[in-house]
Amino acid sequence: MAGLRERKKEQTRRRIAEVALRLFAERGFDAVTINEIAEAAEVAKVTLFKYFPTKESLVLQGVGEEDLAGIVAARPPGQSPLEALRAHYRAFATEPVVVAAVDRDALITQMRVIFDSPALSSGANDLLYGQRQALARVLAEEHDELTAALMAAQITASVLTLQERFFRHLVDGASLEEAGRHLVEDVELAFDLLRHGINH
Amino acid sequence: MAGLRERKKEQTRRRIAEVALRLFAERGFDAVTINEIAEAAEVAKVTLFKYFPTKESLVLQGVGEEDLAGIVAARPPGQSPLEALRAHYRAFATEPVVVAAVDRDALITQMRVIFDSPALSSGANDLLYGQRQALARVLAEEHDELTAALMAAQITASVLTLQERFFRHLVDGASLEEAGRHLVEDVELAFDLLRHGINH
DNA sequence: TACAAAAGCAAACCCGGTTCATATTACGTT
DNA sequence: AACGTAATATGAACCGGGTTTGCTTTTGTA
Repeated sequence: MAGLRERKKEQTRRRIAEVALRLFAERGFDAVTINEIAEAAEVAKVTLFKYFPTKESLVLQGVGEEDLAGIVAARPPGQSPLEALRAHYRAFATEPVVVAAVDRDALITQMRVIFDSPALSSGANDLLYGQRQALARVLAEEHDELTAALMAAQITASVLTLQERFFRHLVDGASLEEAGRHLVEDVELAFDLLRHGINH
Repeated sequence: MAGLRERKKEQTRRRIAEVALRLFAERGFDAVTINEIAEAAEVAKVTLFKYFPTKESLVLQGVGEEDLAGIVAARPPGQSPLEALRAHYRAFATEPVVVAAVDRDALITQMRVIFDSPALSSGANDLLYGQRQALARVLAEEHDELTAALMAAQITASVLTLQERFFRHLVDGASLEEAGRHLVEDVELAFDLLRHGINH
């Protein structure tokens, strides 16, 4: 049951995030102060920090939450880790369910804000760091440690590159459909490169 | 000619860095305050920040200064980018000239401090970000943009993994020679993987 | 109705980093 | 050797992100 308490909390949380995103989009991440956001969202500063641990998290929440290690761990028997990941991104590219459900403008605004701020880009980068280690741990079950670490590093780096290109298309004005079509091709290229190596 | 002015500057700079590294090693990066460092190094806070732009830079200076893009751009004709980079790291691993010149204990302490602090690890990570883009730009001369970006991402991620393992060996107590021997093998494995891909 | 838990809040505080106006120091010139 | 200038050093005040503390309000429950 969704009690009044929980509804209100969710509501407050969303209000803060929306206000923050709007202000960031208007004036840039660095030029907006936490106090301004709190004031505009009509909460105390300390309350804001109870919902969002850092200024960055106001924008980065929900970004890079994919569980690469989980995808590999849950793959059907007989499928290689790389095939499992390729299948996952293929599916994501051709049928971006999650994306379509969210407000498109908000998503694009979010991407633009992230791209425009080095602090946020770097923060988004960090989020993949944990994924990489988790993925390396899963891959270490069937490879030696160094190979697993290298594979994980290459895979996460490639995924990050794909994300960046997808978002860049959006930021540069492409529609969600156009960006999705690009992504479909890009995924295949990326995984082919991972699979067959750099010298063809 | 090295005037008194320049000598004093260099001296102050080194004193600050040494004091900072010692305090960080003793009590951890986060637990040491900029004011403490300034006080212990007998300079004003504002002076410290004239030498080092951020707290992180007190430890990260000199880390990740390799110029991947430059190595590729300067390679002899007929050599592939990957071969050029492999040759560079092979040479570095078998004959760590730079490393041998520096105080070993200080280097190892530095690595330990970096590894023990998420903020510093993430900062070291960021330093490779610029390298990656520069490398992608160079590679884009002979590949399409996506391929160049993916190659650069995979290469820098692999290099970072190699660095991490090298440093981890040192931090775990291996001698410089032992760590170097490991590195020699690791370099070959890493570049073979890059060259031939993940599925053999 | 009473009450404990959850949520919110204002104010003071800590720390990294910057600004500013003032002092000190090294260097080239006469 | 004395002097003027530019580089460097400094203390103090300030800013913004984030935390701590102690208190009030709100909400679910008995």
